[in-house]
Amino acid sequence: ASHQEACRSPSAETSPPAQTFDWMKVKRNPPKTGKAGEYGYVGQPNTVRTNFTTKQLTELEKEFHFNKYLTRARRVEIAASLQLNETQVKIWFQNRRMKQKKREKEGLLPISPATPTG
Amino acid sequence: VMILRSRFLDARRKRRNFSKQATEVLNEYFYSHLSNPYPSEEAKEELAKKCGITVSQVSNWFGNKRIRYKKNIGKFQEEANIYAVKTAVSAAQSGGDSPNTPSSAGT
DNA sequence: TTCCTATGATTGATCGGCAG
DNA sequence: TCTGCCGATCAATCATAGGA
Repeated sequence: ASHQEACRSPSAETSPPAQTFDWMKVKRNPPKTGKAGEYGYVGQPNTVRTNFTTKQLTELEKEFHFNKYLTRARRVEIAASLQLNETQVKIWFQNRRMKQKKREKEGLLPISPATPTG
Repeated sequence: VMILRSRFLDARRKRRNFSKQATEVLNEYFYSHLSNPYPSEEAKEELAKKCGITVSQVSNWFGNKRIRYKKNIGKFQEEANIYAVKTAVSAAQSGGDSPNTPSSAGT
């Protein structure tokens, strides 16, 4: 504990940092990935992001290759099949599409792996 | 099998730190826009070119920087002061470009 | 080599805006 | 009004790089 950084800067005008702007206060609401439904809704959802299993990811990717967009019906099937919420499946496809887009965009340039010492 | 961390061997397994100069450029932008360190797509492209990295890498850098900065502001005070002085000197000498005007970057 | 911190990349999920 | 998608971002974590 304790992290009181003393403001050892006598010159007030030359110390712009240390300020707290709005973006520093931004707080995301905790994921509502609660697996409610089992045998009773648990008021405390997983405050942590779900760790998809290899099996789930494999199935999702397989489906993704089949079609980038899911219909409501298909979504329900997959969710049930993989034991995920419809929202999770929906979001996964959402992110997958964005990922695909990004990869294609970058794939156009022969980018170097890195730039050692400039 | 227990910890399937393998994750199909992601790209992150092989990573190189950015050059000292690239980090310098990124930090200069970050601290000179500390009130709103969210470069526009255009600004990202420019930074990417200057740093010799991709736009995605620029985005990653800012994403990581923002999160890590706000999670421990104290740890970055020294760094913040260093760059604050830099921009201050730069502004004093040039007196032209204002380091605090990310807006109006549109076409 | 080992331990610890710094840092780039990945990704499930959230936020705001737009369209149907 | 409500739902899905996009684009950007958050936040936690992974795996490596670098230093003592």
